[in-house]
Amino acid sequence: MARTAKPTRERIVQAATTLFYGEGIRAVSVDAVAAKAGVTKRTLYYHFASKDELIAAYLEGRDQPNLATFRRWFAETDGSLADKVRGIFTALARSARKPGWKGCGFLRTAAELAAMPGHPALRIGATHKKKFEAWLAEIFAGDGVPEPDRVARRIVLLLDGSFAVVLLHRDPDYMEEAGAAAFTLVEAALSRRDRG
Amino acid sequence: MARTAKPTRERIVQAATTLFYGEGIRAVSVDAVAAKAGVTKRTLYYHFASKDELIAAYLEGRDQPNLATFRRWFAETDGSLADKVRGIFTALARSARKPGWKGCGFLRTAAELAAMPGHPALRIGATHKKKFEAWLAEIFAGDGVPEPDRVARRIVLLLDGSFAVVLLHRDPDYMEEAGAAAFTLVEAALSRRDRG
DNA sequence: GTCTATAAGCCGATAGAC
DNA sequence: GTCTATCGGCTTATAGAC
Repeated sequence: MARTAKPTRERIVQAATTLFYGEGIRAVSVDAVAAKAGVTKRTLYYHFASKDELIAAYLEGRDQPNLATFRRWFAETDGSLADKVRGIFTALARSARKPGWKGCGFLRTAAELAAMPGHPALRIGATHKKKFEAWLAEIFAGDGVPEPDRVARRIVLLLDGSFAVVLLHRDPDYMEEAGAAAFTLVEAALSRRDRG
Repeated sequence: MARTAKPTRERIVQAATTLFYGEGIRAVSVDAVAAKAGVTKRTLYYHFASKDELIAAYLEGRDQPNLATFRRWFAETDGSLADKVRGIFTALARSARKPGWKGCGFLRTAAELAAMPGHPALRIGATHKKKFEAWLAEIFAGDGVPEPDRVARRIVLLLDGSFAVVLLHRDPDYMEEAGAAAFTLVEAALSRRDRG
């Protein structure tokens, strides 16, 4: 078993991810993370200087997997560019209907740490969202969409809006509506491209 | 002085509002609320059975004032219907540039209490947002906008999206972009009305 | 690098006096 | 209805052993 066991640090981050996302950052103690990871607090504090560093590591660990999921949802949807963008929202709505869903970890962390603007975890979250926005803008630019940055930014607003609203109402239909709005937005931009 | 002093309960809610919005719900202790209100904890627990009830009272107290602010921003903007809707976003961006701004208290509470779906404060928050959506839909219906409910819902997604995104990036320009998207959305709906 | 043990203080909530 | 005083438990973080 020890042969396949993950490094201690990784196990701690994994435990933090489950607990912080599931219960909230301030609701989860360092004790609880250490217990779930199967290590003592002394070991946890050997790998992380503070709880704040642990929070940052939690979000850092979600950066690439989350981006990969969005890219996959886009790639796996057939049809036009507008269809593929809407596909992201449809897949997100499907995931939001699953029991454990509790919104976007990056946005929820920003909400919890709103009083700590310089917190390392917030910088990681902001960078993550910027990467997503830039990825969308690149796709739009590659397809000759006019004002690709503005279109990408509007998609982001609809996406993060649906995260926030669905977390409050627990009604993923809002994501379908956001997807429909995103579809219209991309279609309109493409028709501007083709007209002139 | 005692002549003009507010009732104790009101002073407690006011202190809770300042602290919960400013620091976050879990970051603020009942002790801190009692101290800011100038009462003892025993008195606070005479008026509220638990911290959860106090959180609910905080959001309940923001319901009408917040709705009134949005209505005022809409009413005070000159121009077409689309202009007036965009005016809401412009005013929100202006408020987001002020130092104490920390996003939407309802959405931040939903993010903090995501693991407690039945919490009374979340029901109050959901009702508040539904009222705002219904208010918009009524205006659109009154102006003969086609599918007023869907248009209202898309405006809500853009508005709450801008709350979430601006809290993370601390860049109110996202609100201006959301306002521009909302403007386009309303204009397009009106042109559908006038064509057919 | 991981363990046991504990510091020093804050948490929500309550008891009893008046 | 408001006060003083305090409960038992939980908080982040650290000390010293190996």
